[in-house]
Amino acid sequence: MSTDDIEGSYDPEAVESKWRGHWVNDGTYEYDESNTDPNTAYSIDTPPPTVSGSLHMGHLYSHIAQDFAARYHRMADGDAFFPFGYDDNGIASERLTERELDIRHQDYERREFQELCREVCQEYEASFTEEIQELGISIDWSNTYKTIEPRVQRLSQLSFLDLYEQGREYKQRGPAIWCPDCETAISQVETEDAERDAHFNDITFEIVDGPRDEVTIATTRPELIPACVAMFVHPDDDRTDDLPGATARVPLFGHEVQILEDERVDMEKGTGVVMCCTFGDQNDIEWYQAHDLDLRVAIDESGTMTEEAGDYAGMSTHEARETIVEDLDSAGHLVSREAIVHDVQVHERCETDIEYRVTDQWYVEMLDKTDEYLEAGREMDWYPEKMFTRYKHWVEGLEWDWCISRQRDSGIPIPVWYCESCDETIFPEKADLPVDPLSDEPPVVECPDCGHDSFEPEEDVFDTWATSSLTPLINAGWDWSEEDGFTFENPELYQFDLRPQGHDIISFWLFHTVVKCYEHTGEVPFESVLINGHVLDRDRRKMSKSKGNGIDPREVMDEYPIDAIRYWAASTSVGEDFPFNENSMRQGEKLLQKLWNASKLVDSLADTEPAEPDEFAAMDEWLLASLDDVIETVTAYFEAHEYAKARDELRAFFWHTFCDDYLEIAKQSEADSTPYTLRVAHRRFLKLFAPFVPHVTEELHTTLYGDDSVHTLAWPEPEGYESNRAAGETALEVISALRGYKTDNGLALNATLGDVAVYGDIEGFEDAISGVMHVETLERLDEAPAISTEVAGIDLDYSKVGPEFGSKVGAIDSAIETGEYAVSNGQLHVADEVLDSKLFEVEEERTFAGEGEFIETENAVVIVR
RNA sequence: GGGUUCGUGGUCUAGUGGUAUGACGCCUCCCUUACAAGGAGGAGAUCGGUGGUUCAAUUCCGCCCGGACCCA
Repeated sequence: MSTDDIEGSYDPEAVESKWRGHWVNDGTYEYDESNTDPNTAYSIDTPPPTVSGSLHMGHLYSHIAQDFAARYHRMADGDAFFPFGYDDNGIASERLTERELDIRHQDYERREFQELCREVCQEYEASFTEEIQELGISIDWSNTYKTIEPRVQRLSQLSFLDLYEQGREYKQRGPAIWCPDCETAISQVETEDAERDAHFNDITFEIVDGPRDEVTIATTRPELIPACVAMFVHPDDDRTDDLPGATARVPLFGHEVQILEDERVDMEKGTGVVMCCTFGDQNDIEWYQAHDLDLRVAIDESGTMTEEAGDYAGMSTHEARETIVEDLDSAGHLVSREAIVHDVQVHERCETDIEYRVTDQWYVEMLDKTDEYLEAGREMDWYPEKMFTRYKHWVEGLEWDWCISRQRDSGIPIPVWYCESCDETIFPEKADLPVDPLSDEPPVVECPDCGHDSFEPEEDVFDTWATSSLTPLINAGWDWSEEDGFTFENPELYQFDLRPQGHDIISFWLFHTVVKCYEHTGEVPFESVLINGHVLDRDRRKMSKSKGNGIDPREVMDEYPIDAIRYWAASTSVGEDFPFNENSMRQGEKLLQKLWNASKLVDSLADTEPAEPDEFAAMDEWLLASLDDVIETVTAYFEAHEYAKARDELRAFFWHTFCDDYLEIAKQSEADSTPYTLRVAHRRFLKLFAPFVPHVTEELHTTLYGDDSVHTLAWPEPEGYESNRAAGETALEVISALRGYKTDNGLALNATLGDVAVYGDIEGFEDAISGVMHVETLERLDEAPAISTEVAGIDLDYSKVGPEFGSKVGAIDSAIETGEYAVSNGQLHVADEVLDSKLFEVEEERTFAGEGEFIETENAVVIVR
């Protein structure tokens, strides 16, 4: 056992950089793979960060929050499984690669581009890893994965086959949301709103053989006119009741379209006549399906006008929009043009306006089982509980099945081939996974359906979420074999005890994970969900690139000790957004110094391993008993993920009770039990603080108490110390009163007081009081000292008076206010009412006529002579 | 536009049907041999606004204002 001294002041930079390396190299946080007991293995399914850039404040905060849970449970439960992954197979990392290398994926062969993605991601992953390690996150670095690695590819493809075999997947040709820049289908959750400058164009269509010569429509997207396949009016609209059945001619393009009725037309807006194009918006899709309309595709996969657009073919949608408007104007079809600002749907990764295209895509069926998925969500414990509402609303509002195919390069291949003759879908053998249909041969030489012998490989890859929704299966080692079917390598981990998740992505990441794992295992993957809020800027504003109010974690990490940043990260109540707050970090910094200095004092006052005394001095036992209470409270807070409360409770007791009160007493104590108490309390404090400030506690613990990491020791439990707590509290009140006396009288706190008398229950604590306050003689009074008391006021117990006297309380109050009351025989006579003694307390003002200064505390009277 | 949620001293925050917690900052005093990045005191809040329920509302309900998130 080491008994090195600690000296000087705390140097966080040196200590933190020392330990961050140690923990990684020594495998301090490695999960014990031989563990098979789910009760002693706290398992956390960490959502792998998307590799799309550098560490931001959200990463910093959410990882620290997870780490509080991991560190506490590692100590309390015995072991923690705390893995780490990188989500690097999706559009986000492809866009990162394009941005970083200033290239376009279209210009490369698929394999070539994939290589570039791997290289770029690797650099980002390396620096990300370093920063996460720098934050002291207690990840098991021997348990890491990338969502693009072969093992995960196999697992994703297994998941695909399993869901297909269960009848939960289908391929369908239909309108899908499309990003013309990324040139892929995307799912609804990948879109967001963005403001755009645009124009409302009022355009006239000629009526062929109809009740009038022309009709006018308003559109923001004139480039879709070549894709117009019908026009609609509302059946209840008097302005347009002559139009249904008529035929209109599309200006510039000349093709004729029917005018139809549909209740989805908004009568409130515009002219009451709208055009339906394939496709301008979701309404167009519904009309296309409901009225069995033609398909006219005027925009291709890259956002370029097609042959359907005639003279405008080859133009971008933007060019076509301007040119068509000019031509409509010269042809006399443009009635008016008004500039507006409106919201459009864009792809969240590249902010490109989305289109709708009819394509073949793979879907996971979900709409038929929303009730079950809602129930699955209900089975998890939500921290905070209210966040379940978000999940609920999302599930209840689902409108689309989940499109999981993407027309991209760098994802995991969808493992199917199609018969060139009959289009039969050919699946690989599970044992052969992972496969890449583009380079691997199908498992059959001829089509089982038609006997044809050539096959077309599927070129599409999976949506990122199709893989990142499998992290519990990745972490627990899910796999398939001929003999055993689907199994887990570490079944004790599943269900996972905890899933941390940001509140903004409950609806897709968490939801998709629950759905997938539930379908594969029949079990909800998580016992509890910990939702973290967002880090806001100093003024409680959301950080955003456009506002330029982002905070660079690098700068914060360079300026403050990591432990101080972690202290700040513990300021939030679970699920709430919270602001970046440097005050809180400074407070954290002070706590580190305080821990260091207090440890220095403890070390100088006590041997490292003092013998347990037979008898305790009252104050020593009181301290340990109070610490028992604090342990109980703090543990409950940790269990409930109430980190701010745990931190504040612990800090207040350590700082004020232990340092300000107890240590001062201990300095003067001659009792044998004091060194023992100091050491027991000190070791326990280090453990209790360890989840919050792991570096300083590790440094202190290893320096003073030996080589074992404090982070793998058992969490403290109450030892059951007995103490007259009330007497201890009263003793501290007396000490506080004497301190005040010295302050008021300009005396140094270590000045000697000659003669002090105390009336109050301080039995056993006399030595502590006279020791710390340097009192020469301390006298305990059996009776209240000679004082006169006067009634100064009445303190009503409203919780009792209210229900009993109801509306008379006002009169009672004002009578007391003006002094119109009397107390006799313990009863209060006021406003013609008589109040029983239980309903009020008499505030007394005492005067002391004797010699010396008279001080009253809540439970004692102190006289200094 | 709809839903969820938050709004407490200058700043951040706890909390509750009975008059509000702590921290930072501010003011006064003290270099007491762990710590002046410390200690002892003090000032500072009509609990976003407005109606209602109640003997009593910061707390419950309605509306409004402001922020955030989700969904249109």
